[in-house]
Amino acid sequence: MAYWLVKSEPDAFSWDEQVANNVEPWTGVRNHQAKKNLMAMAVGDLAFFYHSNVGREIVGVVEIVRAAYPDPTAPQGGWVCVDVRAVGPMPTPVTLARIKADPVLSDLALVRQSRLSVVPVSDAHWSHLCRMGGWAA
DNA sequence: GCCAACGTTGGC
DNA sequence: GCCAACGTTGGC
Repeated sequence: MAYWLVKSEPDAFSWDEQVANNVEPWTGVRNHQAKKNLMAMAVGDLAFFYHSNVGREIVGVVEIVRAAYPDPTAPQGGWVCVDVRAVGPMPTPVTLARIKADPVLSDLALVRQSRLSVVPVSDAHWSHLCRMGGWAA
Protein backbone atom coordinates (compact mmCIF):
# COMPACT_ATOMS: atom_id res chain seq x y z
CA MET A 1 0.00 0.00 0.00
CA ALA A 2 1.46 3.31 -1.11
CA TYR A 3 0.74 6.95 -0.46
CA TRP A 4 0.45 9.84 -2.91
CA LEU A 5 -0.47 13.47 -3.24
CA VAL A 6 -2.56 14.81 -6.09
CA LYS A 7 -3.00 18.48 -6.94
CA SER A 8 -5.96 20.31 -8.32
CA GLU A 9 -6.67 23.96 -8.80
CA PRO A 10 -9.89 24.55 -6.87
CA ASP A 11 -11.08 26.85 -9.68
CA ALA A 12 -10.93 23.84 -12.01
CA PHE A 13 -11.89 21.01 -9.64
CA SER A 14 -12.20 21.46 -5.91
CA TRP A 15 -12.39 19.21 -2.87
CA ASP A 16 -16.08 20.17 -2.46
CA GLU A 17 -16.76 18.84 -5.95
CA GLN A 18 -14.82 15.66 -5.15
CA VAL A 19 -16.97 15.14 -2.04
CA ALA A 20 -20.18 15.85 -3.98
CA ASN A 21 -19.24 13.37 -6.73
CA ASN A 22 -17.74 10.84 -4.28
CA VAL A 23 -15.97 8.84 -7.02
CA GLU A 24 -14.22 10.88 -9.68
CA PRO A 25 -11.91 10.01 -12.60
CA TRP A 26 -8.61 11.83 -12.13
CA THR A 27 -8.08 12.96 -15.71
CA GLY A 28 -6.06 15.53 -17.58
CA VAL A 29 -2.56 14.57 -16.44
CA ARG A 30 -0.20 15.40 -19.33
CA ASN A 31 3.23 14.91 -17.83
CA HIS A 32 5.28 11.78 -18.19
CA GLN A 33 6.52 11.62 -14.65
CA ALA A 34 3.02 12.21 -13.30
CA LYS A 35 1.80 9.48 -15.65
CA LYS A 36 4.43 7.12 -14.28
CA ASN A 37 3.12 7.83 -10.78
CA LEU A 38 -0.47 7.22 -11.87
CA MET A 39 0.56 3.88 -13.38
CA ALA A 40 2.19 2.88 -10.08
CA MET A 41 -1.02 3.44 -8.09
CA ALA A 42 -2.91 0.42 -6.79
CA VAL A 43 -6.49 0.06 -5.60
CA GLY A 44 -6.55 0.84 -1.88
CA ASP A 45 -3.70 3.37 -2.01
CA LEU A 46 -4.43 6.68 -0.30
CA ALA A 47 -3.64 10.18 -1.54
CA PHE A 48 -3.75 13.67 -0.12
CA PHE A 49 -5.96 16.08 -2.07
CA TYR A 50 -4.04 19.34 -2.44
CA HIS A 51 -5.40 22.69 -3.62
CA SER A 52 -2.77 24.39 -5.77
CA ASN A 53 -2.65 28.07 -6.58
CA VAL A 54 -5.71 29.00 -4.50
CA GLY A 55 -5.47 27.82 -0.92
CA ARG A 56 -2.17 25.95 -1.28
CA GLU A 57 -3.08 23.36 1.34
CA ILE A 58 -3.91 19.69 1.81
CA VAL A 59 -7.67 19.64 2.24
CA GLY A 60 -8.62 15.98 2.25
CA VAL A 61 -7.81 12.33 1.68
CA VAL A 62 -8.90 10.20 -1.26
CA GLU A 63 -8.61 6.50 -1.97
CA ILE A 64 -7.64 4.97 -5.31
CA VAL A 65 -10.60 2.80 -6.33
CA ARG A 66 -9.58 2.00 -9.91
CA ALA A 67 -6.04 1.54 -11.20
CA ALA A 68 -4.67 3.32 -14.27
CA TYR A 69 -6.71 3.09 -17.50
CA PRO A 70 -6.72 5.18 -20.70
CA ASP A 71 -7.69 8.80 -20.05
CA PRO A 72 -10.89 9.44 -22.04
CA THR A 73 -10.07 13.18 -22.16
CA ALA A 74 -6.83 12.55 -24.10
CA PRO A 75 -7.85 12.86 -27.79
CA GLN A 76 -4.73 11.14 -29.14
CA GLY A 77 -4.59 8.57 -26.36
CA GLY A 78 -1.37 7.67 -24.60
CA TRP A 79 -2.34 9.16 -21.26
CA VAL A 80 -3.95 7.50 -18.26
CA CYS A 81 -6.22 8.33 -15.35
CA VAL A 82 -7.36 6.63 -12.15
CA ASP A 83 -10.61 6.78 -10.20
CA VAL A 84 -10.49 8.28 -6.71
CA ARG A 85 -13.05 8.28 -3.92
CA ALA A 86 -13.35 10.93 -1.23
CA VAL A 87 -12.46 9.44 2.17
CA GLY A 88 -12.73 12.55 4.31
CA PRO A 89 -11.63 16.13 4.88
CA MET A 90 -8.50 17.14 6.80
CA PRO A 91 -9.73 18.33 10.22
CA THR A 92 -7.05 21.04 9.94
CA PRO A 93 -5.92 21.71 6.36
CA VAL A 94 -2.12 21.52 6.11
CA THR A 95 -0.82 24.61 4.36
CA LEU A 96 2.20 24.74 2.08
CA ALA A 97 3.67 27.35 4.40
CA ARG A 98 3.63 24.87 7.30
CA ILE A 99 5.02 22.12 5.09
CA LYS A 100 7.89 24.34 3.94
CA ALA A 101 8.59 25.44 7.51
CA ASP A 102 9.01 21.83 8.69
CA PRO A 103 12.55 20.46 8.23
CA VAL A 104 11.21 16.89 8.35
CA LEU A 105 9.37 17.56 5.09
CA SER A 106 12.19 19.35 3.28
CA ASP A 107 12.62 16.53 0.77
CA LEU A 108 8.92 16.02 0.11
CA ALA A 109 8.36 15.80 -3.65
CA LEU A 110 5.66 18.45 -3.37
CA VAL A 111 8.33 20.91 -2.27
CA ARG A 112 11.18 19.73 -4.46
CA GLN A 113 9.20 19.37 -7.68
CA SER A 114 6.51 21.96 -7.30
CA ARG A 115 5.24 21.62 -10.85
CA LEU A 116 4.53 17.90 -10.68
CA SER A 117 0.82 17.26 -10.12
CA VAL A 118 0.98 13.63 -8.95
CA VAL A 119 3.73 12.84 -6.47
CA PRO A 120 4.59 9.96 -4.14
CA VAL A 121 4.59 10.42 -0.35
CA SER A 122 6.70 8.18 1.89
CA ASP A 123 5.14 6.32 4.84
CA ALA A 124 7.00 8.57 7.27
CA HIS A 125 5.90 11.76 5.54
CA TRP A 126 2.36 10.48 5.29
CA SER A 127 2.01 9.91 9.04
CA HIS A 128 3.76 13.19 9.77
CA LEU A 129 1.36 15.12 7.53
CA CYS A 130 -1.61 13.25 9.03
CA ARG A 131 -0.52 14.36 12.50
CA MET A 132 -0.19 17.96 11.26
CA GLY A 133 -3.72 17.87 9.90
CA GLY A 134 -5.32 16.08 12.82
CA TRP A 135 -6.13 13.09 10.60
CA ALA A 136 -6.53 9.84 12.50
CA ALA A 137 -4.64 7.55 10.13
C1' DG B 1 1.57 40.70 -11.99
C1' DC B 2 6.03 38.76 -11.68
C1' DC B 3 9.27 35.23 -11.79
C1' DA B 4 11.55 30.61 -11.33
C1' DA B 5 11.38 25.91 -12.80
C1' DC B 6 10.85 23.00 -16.30
C1' DG B 7 8.78 20.78 -20.44
C1' DT B 8 8.23 21.22 -25.51
C1' DT B 9 9.23 22.79 -30.01
C1' DG B 10 11.88 23.82 -33.91
C1' DG B 11 16.09 25.53 -36.32
C1' DC B 12 20.56 24.20 -37.25
C1' DG C 1 21.97 16.00 -30.85
C1' DC C 2 22.32 20.77 -29.17
C1' DC C 3 20.29 24.87 -27.81
C1' DA C 4 17.38 29.03 -27.96
C1' DA C 5 12.64 30.40 -27.81
C1' DC C 6 8.48 29.83 -25.95
C1' DG C 7 4.51 28.02 -23.12
C1' DT C 8 2.77 26.31 -18.68
C1' DT C 9 2.67 25.61 -13.82
C1' DG C 10 2.49 27.34 -9.47
C1' DG C 11 4.44 30.09 -5.61
C1' DC C 12 4.86 34.65 -3.99
